[in-house]
Amino acid sequence: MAAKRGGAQSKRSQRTAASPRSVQEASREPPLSLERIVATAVELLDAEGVDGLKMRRLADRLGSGAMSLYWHVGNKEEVFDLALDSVLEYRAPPQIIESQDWRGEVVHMLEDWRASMLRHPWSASLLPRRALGPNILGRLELLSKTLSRAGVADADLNVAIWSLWNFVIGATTTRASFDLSDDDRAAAQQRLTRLSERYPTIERTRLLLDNDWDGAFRKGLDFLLDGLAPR
Amino acid sequence: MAAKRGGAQSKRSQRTAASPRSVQEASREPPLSLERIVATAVELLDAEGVDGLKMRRLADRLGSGAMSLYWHVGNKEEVFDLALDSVLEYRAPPQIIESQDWRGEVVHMLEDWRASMLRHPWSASLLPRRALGPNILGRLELLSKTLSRAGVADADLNVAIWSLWNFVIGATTTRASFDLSDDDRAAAQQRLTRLSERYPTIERTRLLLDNDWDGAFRKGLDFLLDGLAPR
DNA sequence: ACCTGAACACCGTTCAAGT
DNA sequence: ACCTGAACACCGTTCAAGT
Repeated sequence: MAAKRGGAQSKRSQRTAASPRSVQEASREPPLSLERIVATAVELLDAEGVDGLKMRRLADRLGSGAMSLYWHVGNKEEVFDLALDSVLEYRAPPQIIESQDWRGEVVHMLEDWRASMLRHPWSASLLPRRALGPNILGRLELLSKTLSRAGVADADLNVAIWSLWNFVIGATTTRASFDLSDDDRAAAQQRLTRLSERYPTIERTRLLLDNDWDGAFRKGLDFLLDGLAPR
Repeated sequence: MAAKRGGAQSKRSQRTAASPRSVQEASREPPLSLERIVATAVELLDAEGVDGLKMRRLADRLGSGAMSLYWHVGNKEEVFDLALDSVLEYRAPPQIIESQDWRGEVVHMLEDWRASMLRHPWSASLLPRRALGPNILGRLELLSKTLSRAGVADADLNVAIWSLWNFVIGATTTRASFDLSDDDRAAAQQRLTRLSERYPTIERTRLLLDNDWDGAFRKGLDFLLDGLAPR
């Protein structure tokens, strides 16, 4: 807002709440760019969730006017698309590439995929409504190549890929949606025990209290891989 | 709007569809109720998608003032929660209940689950952000009971349940998000073939063109079940 | 080429009332 | 108990301009 007059601005004019960036910082922002917009959108999403991403708020963080964004970006949907894909970049560990252990590679790729999404919980809730960006396609390509090299016939490849993809997406989605606030969790827990007569089995196995998400993911993935390619 | 004056109204009063509802039609609505609100919300979601559900629009369809909804419902989020769970009701075929074929039962339950969600494509995109309603819990309970009766040890039960759940949620999410408009599909297809050098494997297996979603689901589920409980 | 404020259309929800 | 319109706060985006 103030901006405009370039000179030496004093202080306190920004103050973005949860993550304050002081005026001094804001007054000397680098110029707007798509990269900066996307990176800041990810920050904002991390901090405030899907509903927290507002164009005006994003512009604030960037130290620009709200409308400036629209020169770089078509609309808000595009910001979502770009933010989602940017979070799914895959940096393959070089040494693994030539490994013979295809199963280990696959497990590593999928655990990394899941971890990337859990680092940004909003990504799971965004995925269902978004198009495939280059990073997602890149992951699918790498997964396909690995399975193909491992000897899976082309005819079975698509089923295998989709099964693994489904598993990862489902696991991430579920994990993220169970990551409730403490209040929500307490409420849900209470409601469930209150209804334990209606759901005796899942109550007995403590399905909803089982916190070993990582272990469940790993074990389930092993089962799936056993089915896909029995060793 | 008009409403109020009670007299003897003639006929034709529903007509939901794509639809304008004329004043006359609207004037003889039954009174508001939570059931009617939820059912109409589902209709609206089916017709217009997640973004099409606006409180004012919903009220229009119900022939009531926009603010009347707030007596029955806390806020819009609650409408989403209720609509989602209402679509996931499970009517178990009674004859199957005593069957010995647990694997057949599980497959049936999961295919029904998937089918229910695909009938309302918005449900997949809503799921990640919603709490578990009674119908979802009911499905989880039934699934647990079936697997438990089939001999799966309690210690393995949670992994099995989550794996199957993940698979269904992932498959549904993916399927729904690939169900693009023709324009979108054409654009995506074009972009992919243009980039075929970067994604040779998934291009070769036609991963993104494979339209046999039902078959892939069934086969993938079989693989997963093979892994979970080898026959 | 890049950025801007004013203004518009729209939407969820509060409020003070009505019956 | 149930429903209502007016009004408010907020948000995405168009537009006509600025540099």
